[in-house]
Order: sequence, then C-alpha cells, then structure tokens
Amino acid sequence: MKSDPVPDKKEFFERIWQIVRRIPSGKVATYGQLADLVAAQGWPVSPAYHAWGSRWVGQAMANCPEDVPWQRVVNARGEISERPGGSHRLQRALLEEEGIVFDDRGRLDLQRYRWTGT
DNA sequence: GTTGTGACATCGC
DNA sequence: CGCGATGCCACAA
Repeated sequence: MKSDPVPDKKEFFERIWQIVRRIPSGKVATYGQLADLVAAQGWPVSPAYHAWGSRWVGQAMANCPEDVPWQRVVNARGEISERPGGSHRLQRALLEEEGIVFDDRGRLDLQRYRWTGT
C-alpha cells in the first residue's frame, strides 16, 4: 500500500480540463475557484492545497490540450497572467470575441463575468 | 534513496 | 491600488 494523495497527476489535469470545458462562453473563472471546484467534486487534497491549489491549476493549464478553453481561466484579480510563450495576448483576443471587455490595463470585471460554477 | 529548486497564484497590509 | 511574503507538490539530478 502506498500513499496516494492523488490517483494520478495526469488525471488531476484532466479533471481541471473537464471543468474548464463547462465554462460557458462569455464567462471566466479563477484559478482558486477551479481548485475549489475540483475539491468540491470529491478530490482528495491536503488542507494546505487550498493555498497552493491555484498554482497547480495553472500547471494544468500550461499542459492543457487545445480542446480546453484555457482562455477563460484568469487569476483572482480578473487579469490575465503573463505566461511564457506570449499566449496571454491571444487569450485577451479570444475573450473579447466572446463579448468580454477589458480595461486599459488588461483587466475584466470579475463580478460581471465570473462563472458561478453552474 | 535523498536533497534542492521551481511554479501562469493567493492573501494581507 | 500596489507590493511583499507565504509554503504545497512534483520533478530533476
């Protein structure tokens, strides 16, 4: 018997991707929210996961397939995180196509576009 | 088998 | 609003 904090990290990523696919067009979710949703679905996580789960969501996003609308995932401030590769610029363009408006500083209104998880 | 470093964030002040 | 500090997991050597 070995310790199994998580069945498989790969499965963890797929779990995140599946949730991201549930995000409707014109809506966005935060890393922390996704981490919380995964835990709410019954994922065995450590108590401290709440503090760093957000980063692992970002890890999943970095390795997410093209089938996943990673574009709708933003940080807690409603801002797009700068990522290696410069894809963040594409992300903003895709979100604008969905009707989301950005401020001059590249931020969107989370209270307006935040996905409640339904 | 063990050690050390990294990571797309979050929270608080 | 802005900046600083936090501290988990996993991977690599």
